[in-house]
Amino acid sequence: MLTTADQNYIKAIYRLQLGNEAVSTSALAAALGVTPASVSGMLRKLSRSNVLIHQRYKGVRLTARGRLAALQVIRRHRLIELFLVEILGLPWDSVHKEAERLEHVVSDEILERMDVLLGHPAVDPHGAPIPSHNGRIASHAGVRLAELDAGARGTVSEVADHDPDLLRYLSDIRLTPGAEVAVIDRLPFDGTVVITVSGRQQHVSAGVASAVWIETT
Amino acid sequence: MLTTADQNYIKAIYRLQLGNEAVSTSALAAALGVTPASVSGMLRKLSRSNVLIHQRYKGVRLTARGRLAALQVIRRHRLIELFLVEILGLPWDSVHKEAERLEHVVSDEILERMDVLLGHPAVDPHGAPIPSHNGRIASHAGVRLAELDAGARGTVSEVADHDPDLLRYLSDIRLTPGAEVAVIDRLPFDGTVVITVSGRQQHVSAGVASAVWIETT
DNA sequence: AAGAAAAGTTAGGATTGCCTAATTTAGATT
DNA sequence: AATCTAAATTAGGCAATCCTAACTTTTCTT
Repeated sequence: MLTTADQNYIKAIYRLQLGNEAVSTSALAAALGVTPASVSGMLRKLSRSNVLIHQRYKGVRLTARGRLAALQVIRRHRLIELFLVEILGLPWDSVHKEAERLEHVVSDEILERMDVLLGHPAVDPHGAPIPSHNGRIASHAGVRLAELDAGARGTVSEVADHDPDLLRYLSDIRLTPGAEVAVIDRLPFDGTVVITVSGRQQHVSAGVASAVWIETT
Repeated sequence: MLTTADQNYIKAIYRLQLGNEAVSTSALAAALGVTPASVSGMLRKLSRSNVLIHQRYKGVRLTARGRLAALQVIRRHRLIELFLVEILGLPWDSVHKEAERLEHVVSDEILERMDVLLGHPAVDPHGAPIPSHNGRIASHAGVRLAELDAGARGTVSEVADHDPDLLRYLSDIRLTPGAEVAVIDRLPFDGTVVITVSGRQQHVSAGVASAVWIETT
């Protein structure tokens, strides 16, 4: 069985691996908040359970089994987040941290009930797609707001979920999944994007704009 | 902070201590499914955090702090059980085990939402009282069905929660919290109790009858 | 291509919570 | 009071997961 630590390593590798390049020890260490030495040790252990392949000094890659395990943890995480927002009414900026703990402890039976109660939802509160039971996941077709030029318009499809302050700010300015956005201008020197969202004009810093994905229309 | 193991030890001591006598190392070991040697070690550690007082060779007692901690864990456990039954629709015989894991991981915020959503309930699905936030708990006035004589009548107030098979059986025969029961007879040789519950006459073994508490009317 | 810098690994330790085996203490028996 | 037994404790280990410090390999610079 995979421990909580195992699941967190696999999930982090999955996220860093998008595109199938090998993930470096230091990138993984940074993502998990541990030292590279700890990562080296865990990778040796995890490669024994066939969820990943580690080539010394060359990085890690998940196996098919590891990828499935990662997607199952992500499914749990996202269903739990949505459940906490929709059923328990928790604020969307706090559910990421909660789900981070619960995802390792909720049984399949509970997860299944949540899925049914929520009507087999496709996305979590931040717009991220929820993988299916067997590891299928919709590839989202969005572009970062930071990369759009003046004149572009579209719908917010997803926002970065980790930073509560950022999420509260995004709610404040109505820049949440589903919102219609039009790009008025992009300031060349610092990347600030000027947009219209729900009838109001806003200036959005480059940092914020790169945490918001838009599906252009 | 108290770890999961800490919480389980404190909860077990609380349960074994009802009446305030000291709890023996071996009783605790049996309740927790570990060896007495492990208990000795943990007690030394726990006494350092002022939740209990351990007198070597004489047993343990919770301090006021320990008692509060125990009641808070029990509150979590029972609220979670009820939530799983009422909101997620899990069968009442499976929620004990689930709550046993979740009680250590659910945040105070989530617990508070569950409490509100359930309307500040007084008892869990097995009829056990839910302690308040600050450790107050209703003392239940029930008597074991096994101790009642012919002619007694009353309402099921609580049933033992740990054995799923027993719980399924109790549902089958409608002997669940709230049910009206009349004792027809008690067989002297093996303690079998003959009762009427929801219009039907049933024979209930002594073992089962001592897992059911009745509030006589 | 040599040497320096960066990245990665190994070695050795700490902590938590469990185990078995050996020893000590408390309490009962004679 | 001496002895026996049952209960409890200590000693010494193990597995997981983290750490720091030392060492090795790779990569970059010149």
